[in-house]
Amino acid sequence: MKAVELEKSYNPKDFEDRIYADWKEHGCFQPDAEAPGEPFTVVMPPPNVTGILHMGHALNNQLQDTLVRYHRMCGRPALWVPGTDHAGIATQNVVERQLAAKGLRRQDLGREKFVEETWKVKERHHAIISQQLEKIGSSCDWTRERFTMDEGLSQAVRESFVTLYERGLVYKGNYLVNYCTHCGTALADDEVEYKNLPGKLYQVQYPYADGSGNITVATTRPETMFGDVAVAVNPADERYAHLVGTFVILPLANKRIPIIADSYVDMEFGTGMVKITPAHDPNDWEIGRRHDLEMVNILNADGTLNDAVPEVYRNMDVTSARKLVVADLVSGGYLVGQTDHNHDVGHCYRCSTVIEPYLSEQWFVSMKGMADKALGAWKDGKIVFYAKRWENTYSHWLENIRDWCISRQLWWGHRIPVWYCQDCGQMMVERKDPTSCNKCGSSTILQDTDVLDTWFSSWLWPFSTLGWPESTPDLKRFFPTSTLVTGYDIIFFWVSRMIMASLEFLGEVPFRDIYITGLVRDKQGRKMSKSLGNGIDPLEVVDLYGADAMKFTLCYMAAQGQDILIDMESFKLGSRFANKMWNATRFLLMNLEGKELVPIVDSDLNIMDRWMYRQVNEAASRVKAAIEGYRFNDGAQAIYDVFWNDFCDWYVEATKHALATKDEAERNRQVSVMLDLLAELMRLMHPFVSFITEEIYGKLPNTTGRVIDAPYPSYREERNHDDAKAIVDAMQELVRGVRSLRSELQIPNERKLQIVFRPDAAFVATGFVSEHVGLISTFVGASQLVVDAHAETSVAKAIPVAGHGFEVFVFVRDAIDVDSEIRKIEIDLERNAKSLEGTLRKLSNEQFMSNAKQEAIDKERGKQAEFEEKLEKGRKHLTLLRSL
RNA sequence: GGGGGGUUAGCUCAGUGGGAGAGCUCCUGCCUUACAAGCAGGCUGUCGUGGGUUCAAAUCCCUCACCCCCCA
Repeated sequence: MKAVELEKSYNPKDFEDRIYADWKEHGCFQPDAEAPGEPFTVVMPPPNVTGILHMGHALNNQLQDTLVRYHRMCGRPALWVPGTDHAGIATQNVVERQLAAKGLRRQDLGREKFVEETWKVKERHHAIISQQLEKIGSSCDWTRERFTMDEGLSQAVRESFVTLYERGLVYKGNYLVNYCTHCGTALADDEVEYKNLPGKLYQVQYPYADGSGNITVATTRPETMFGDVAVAVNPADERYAHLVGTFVILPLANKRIPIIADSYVDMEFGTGMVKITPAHDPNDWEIGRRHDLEMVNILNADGTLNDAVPEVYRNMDVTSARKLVVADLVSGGYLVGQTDHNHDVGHCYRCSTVIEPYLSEQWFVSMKGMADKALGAWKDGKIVFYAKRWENTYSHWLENIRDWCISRQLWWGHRIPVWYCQDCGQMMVERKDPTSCNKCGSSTILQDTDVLDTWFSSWLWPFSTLGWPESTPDLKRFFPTSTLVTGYDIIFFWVSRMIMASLEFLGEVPFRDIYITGLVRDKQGRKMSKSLGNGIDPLEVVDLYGADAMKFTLCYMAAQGQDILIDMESFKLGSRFANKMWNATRFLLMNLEGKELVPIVDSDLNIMDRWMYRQVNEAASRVKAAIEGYRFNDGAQAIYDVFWNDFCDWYVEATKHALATKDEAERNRQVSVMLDLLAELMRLMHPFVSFITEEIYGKLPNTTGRVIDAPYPSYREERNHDDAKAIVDAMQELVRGVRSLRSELQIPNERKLQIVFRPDAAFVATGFVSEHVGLISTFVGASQLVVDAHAETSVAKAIPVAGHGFEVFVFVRDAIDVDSEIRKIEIDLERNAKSLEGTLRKLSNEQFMSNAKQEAIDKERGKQAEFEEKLEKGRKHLTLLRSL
């Protein structure tokens, strides 16, 4: 063979893009649907098409990538469906901002033109997000990519809406909803974020209608008083019982409203009297319904006050109106007090504008029945959350479900498939656009102007992306999907609803395993956000360290159920690891010159080979357990350990020695084994560090094809060479003992040591050490290594090192301070004596002996022998040193 | 008000019943030609507090403290 020259330093930019393009071009991400075996399917949580990939996406997609690559290599047809959603509000906001820069409003363009414009923006942004996913190495099947507003998915949305309507689960009604005046649309309950903010509690006097005095009500929102239709007291409140049924006058508006009794009122809060504004407060709305009160809406859709308020306040926004109302109440003598008061204020989750409860005609989905089924599926064990505790979040939300407001007053999205006849008023809910009224035949029909909530299309994602409502081959083959990987912030929005939709429309759960990722935070534990400027751009990480560095680091840090705290520096971990892989490979490949690849014969393997195979074997079983149990950090740790600590630190070092042999056949054998191990390690590590493993795999002379579709290493009983492990463990203890002594005594590496090694009769590695004197000498830096079971070494010249089953004598008399050596041994003796004492205490404890597992007892006995041996050797060495 | 999570080495975090771990940092010595993005060796812990269960607790149960999140 020829030596293969690798670049001197690891530079991921040299190959990452090239490799991704190669995978994509050769269809490596496309599953063979015809292949046997249970498919492994993942649908990517669709990022907002106008969004930018952030660290959370990078984490989420990396974990999916690890899963998919692992299962693909295990031989299952693995499908990962990518895609984006149209993000109704967010995208519309983006386009409106662009228009605003030109001094335009969307109304200036008109609906059709505006939507056209939005599609253009979508196309531009879409390229960005796909490119980012490619940069981080996501092995998703781009040929199956979907968008929530493409034709097929729009059909799915239409089908689901009409079906639910037919089942009586979609209805229209005039209700109090959460309304964002900035976005100009209604929102669902869970799209409102509550923030506790400082405010004022105003005490306002309302005069009795008969002029006999005043009552005092407390309110945080005085400007809504124009919508007041009553004042309520608790029926049990004796202070006010006599007032129920009388009337007061609304100041500034000069309107007569009744005093009513309702048990909702908290007698302890404020004065125990509450103004009732049914059209602007959810609790008041309930009271209004109970008492059949009028609903007075005082707002326009843009958040300004409407004609229901006195003229001076009209067209003012809420904040200005509040100021003026307070001023007017003061000057009118109605305001008798104001105190600081913190309260929870709802904000729009998209734009942070204060939410107004707003009475309007909207479409809703009736949720109770679907929620019960979704709860049932969980109780029956058909879905499992990782980590388990998220099941509480899931069940709690479903148990307290409220109907879902799905209409949005936007232009960008799926238009509600409902038409109204302008002549007879007939309402039609249709799968296909009608051209005339199905009742009176009039062709003057108008479609509902609202669009549907984006989540109303996302909740179909696991099956709409596979072709539903058509019964496509993909749907039959790949649904239900295997695993969903997502963040806990959308368990309500998305996860629960997908389960409900799937049960409703297909009668089965959309996925069995739900892995909830942690949130990516900065080192101070703060959420990464644009406003804090503490975010880390995944592309910047890729640029600085390479995609593999990011991929590995994220896996390494992804402990189940834990948030991830990182900064830019964190990615050095992965970067160093990738660099280590690169350089180890570089070394091995530069040694190929003049060697031949020969078949590997198991019986020819030496102890180090057998040990290394065993370690890789063990790692394979660790990784399997880790990935299948969604413990990504364990998997990353396993490959890190085996590659760095075993392969590089010991096996490759031993190989250096082995390759120096003059025996050509042995050299060829050694190189072949080494390459075999390296190739297997690349396969093992591929799901965590995909690019570099592919690059290296392609350069190995003993491999064909790509690592991405190579078989994944699995645990093999016949490679469980525990005998080799015992020997190498013992050898390592011996080597570490000498190295430690050298280091403590500050003996420079150049100075080669004279060493006598004295094994006990039962020492497991005696043969190995005897046969590999050269190798061990290299490990410890010895000029002479004598193995002598009966050595009577004069310590006048040597320092003894005690190990488990052996002693080593290092001839460095001149380099030591006898007193300090004595002290060290004394400290050691003390520690061992203490350990022995603890062990003996256990072994002499009857209850321990009768209750403990046999395993635990055996272990204690082993410890006893070990401590006694060390004590004995230590004492002997102490005596020798003291005799000097 | 309800629920969940966290508290382990200087930092970030693994570890769920039997001798306290990793990465980074720090200290010491090394450019031993694959890698100084490295090698070798080392220091560091009342496993938040107080109790309980157990032969045995970082691990299970309870109390308290502090921090974080979700829901109402």
